[in-house]
Amino acid sequence: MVTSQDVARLAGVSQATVSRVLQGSARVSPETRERVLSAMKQAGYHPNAAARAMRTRRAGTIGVVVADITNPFYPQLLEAVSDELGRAGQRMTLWNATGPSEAGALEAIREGAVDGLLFTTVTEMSKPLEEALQRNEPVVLLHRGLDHIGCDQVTADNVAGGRLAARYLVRAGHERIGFLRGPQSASTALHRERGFRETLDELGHSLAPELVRPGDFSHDTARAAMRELLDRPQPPSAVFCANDLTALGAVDGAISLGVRVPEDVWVVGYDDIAMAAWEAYGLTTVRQPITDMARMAVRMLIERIEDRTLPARRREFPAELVIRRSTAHTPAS
Amino acid sequence: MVTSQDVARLAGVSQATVSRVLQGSARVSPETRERVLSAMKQAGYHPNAAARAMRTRRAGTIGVVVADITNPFYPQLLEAVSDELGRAGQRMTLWNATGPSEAGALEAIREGAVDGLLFTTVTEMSKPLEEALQRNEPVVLLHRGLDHIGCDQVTADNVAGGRLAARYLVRAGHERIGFLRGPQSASTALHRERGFRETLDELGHSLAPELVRPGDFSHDTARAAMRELLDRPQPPSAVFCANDLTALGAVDGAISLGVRVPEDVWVVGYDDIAMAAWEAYGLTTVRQPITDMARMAVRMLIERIEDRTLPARRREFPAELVIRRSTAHTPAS
DNA sequence: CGGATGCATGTTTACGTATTCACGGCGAAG
DNA sequence: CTTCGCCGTGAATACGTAAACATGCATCCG
Repeated sequence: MVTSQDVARLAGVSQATVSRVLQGSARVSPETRERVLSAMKQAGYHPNAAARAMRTRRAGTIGVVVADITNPFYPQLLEAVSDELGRAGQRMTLWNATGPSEAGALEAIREGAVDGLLFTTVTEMSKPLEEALQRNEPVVLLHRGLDHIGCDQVTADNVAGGRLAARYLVRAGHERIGFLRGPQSASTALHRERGFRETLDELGHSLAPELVRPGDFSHDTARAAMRELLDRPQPPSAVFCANDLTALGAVDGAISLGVRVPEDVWVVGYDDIAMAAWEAYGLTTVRQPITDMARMAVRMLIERIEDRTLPARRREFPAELVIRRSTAHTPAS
Repeated sequence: MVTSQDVARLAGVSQATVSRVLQGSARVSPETRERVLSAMKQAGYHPNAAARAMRTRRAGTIGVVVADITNPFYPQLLEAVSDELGRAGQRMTLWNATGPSEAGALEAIREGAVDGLLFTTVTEMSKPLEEALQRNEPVVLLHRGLDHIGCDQVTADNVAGGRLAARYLVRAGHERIGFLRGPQSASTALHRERGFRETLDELGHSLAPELVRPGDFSHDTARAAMRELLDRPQPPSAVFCANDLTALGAVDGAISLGVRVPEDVWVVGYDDIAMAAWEAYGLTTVRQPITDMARMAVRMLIERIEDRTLPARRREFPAELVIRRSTAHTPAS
């Protein structure tokens, strides 16, 4: 391994001078700087990350936790996060946490392997997370949030999104409205459901319990649930789904029974992932500005890493209804 | 920060003994070990990753490079990679490299920020990659490979997969066969095309140049290309696509023109991503064992990190045709 | 003309861990 | 009873970098 010491010898200067050149800032004469730079190139020098991390107490890496990377929502989020981190010169360590195993990520921040953490899928307030916040570790919650907690959070207005969906379906004249829920541990699922239910209530079209099915944000569960709903003597004429993956599963469930979307049943999703726009689904959905949210979260995290004394901030992004073929403005049955 | 020194003081032993307990192996009396362990717990000690990395010359992290994380193929790959790395107690740093920007990853391995690299999307032999191999850095190529290069590689038999598709379409009686290509820099695209062409030639059904369209493994490009093909006076009766994402785009292109799949045109993809099995597409495709390949690649990489003198190994996994609705056995037009 | 100021650079140290070397005590073997 | 060896532990060191502190030389001002 080539060290700054080697470079120093080669350039005929001290190791400190090499370090100064590396940092760019310190005052080094132009000639010396040039000599050091060419020595670095000649020797094929690359600063050792571990030594630098030990000295600066910065890993140059931030950790990101997602719940299920095969849910297309997360790759879209990750792409934006990755871009923004790249721009900031930070590396990204990823955890694909099945269940509450954020433990690995929280361990990593304690060890100093990452400088901060971006949680996209917090559910409940776990003990390790609580401890991390008490120690004032840099943590930002993205997408899903937690109430009653002093922690940076970037979310979308999921209650408003649920309201949009409800108002849209009621105004279109639907009487029998179904709902495929998300996991009750996810704030997104809860808020969307709350907004949806509240608005239905306000408009006098409360959800019939038998048209509500539990779910876990997975395609397969949603598909099965949709088939159950459609198999009922009085199936719903429209179904709102807690996220797009659920909606895609619902559409597939309908197709599997020969039920047509939107002619026989409308389907509305949530998130507006790329696939929602694809012809095979043409999914009406509530969009949240994934990319903007991701960027904001990364910036907040980096700010917090640099200054841990900042007060906890919350940013909420607006939701927007995107109408497509799955609720084409043909008369609903 | 709590250091091993602090723990040592608390337990009334030397720092060396704490380190010995940490390593588990060294000889420490049971009583001392117990005392140290409880001191660690009491003090809330977590070993510092940077110091450990500096001392052991191991980061405990491996790097993974993908080309486009929003292509659903890669999340599936990443899920398996992540699981296997978790099992090995390694963290995963991810690069979503647009274009040939594997540079960041190769820089990271030089700096010692990662112990090894898993490339899922090499294209050509870049200068930095060549240098890394010359320095004998632990690198494994997964999914895409490179010929004439002494480097661990885990691929599927893409030539055989292309053959499977060709034989299947010809036997089904198709005369006008189209092909949506992948980027010519990807070995997977080249090999699939080679197998496909060779077998068509052997069976006397060579590809008509006007039914071949370039592509880049993206949905949008494929959709546009499919629309071009279908707009021709003599459209193809079947189209083979260089990967599943391309095939989904092709199906959507067909739908957008009111062309039915499979009644009017058959579509065959490659990879067998999860979405291929969803009802809206029901895509016939050539499966490669993504999960097995990912596991194998991770194991190979870890072995190589532990012993850089191993000879370069290549593993090739078989391909398998999966028939679904997009080529239902109804007479093709 | 002398002391002070500032700049470029060298010397030294600290970061936290793993490991080598050193040491004391105790048991076994002669 | 002596000696040798082993076992448990402590002391010391090295890993590579960044930065605080030190030094020497030139310049400037009184």
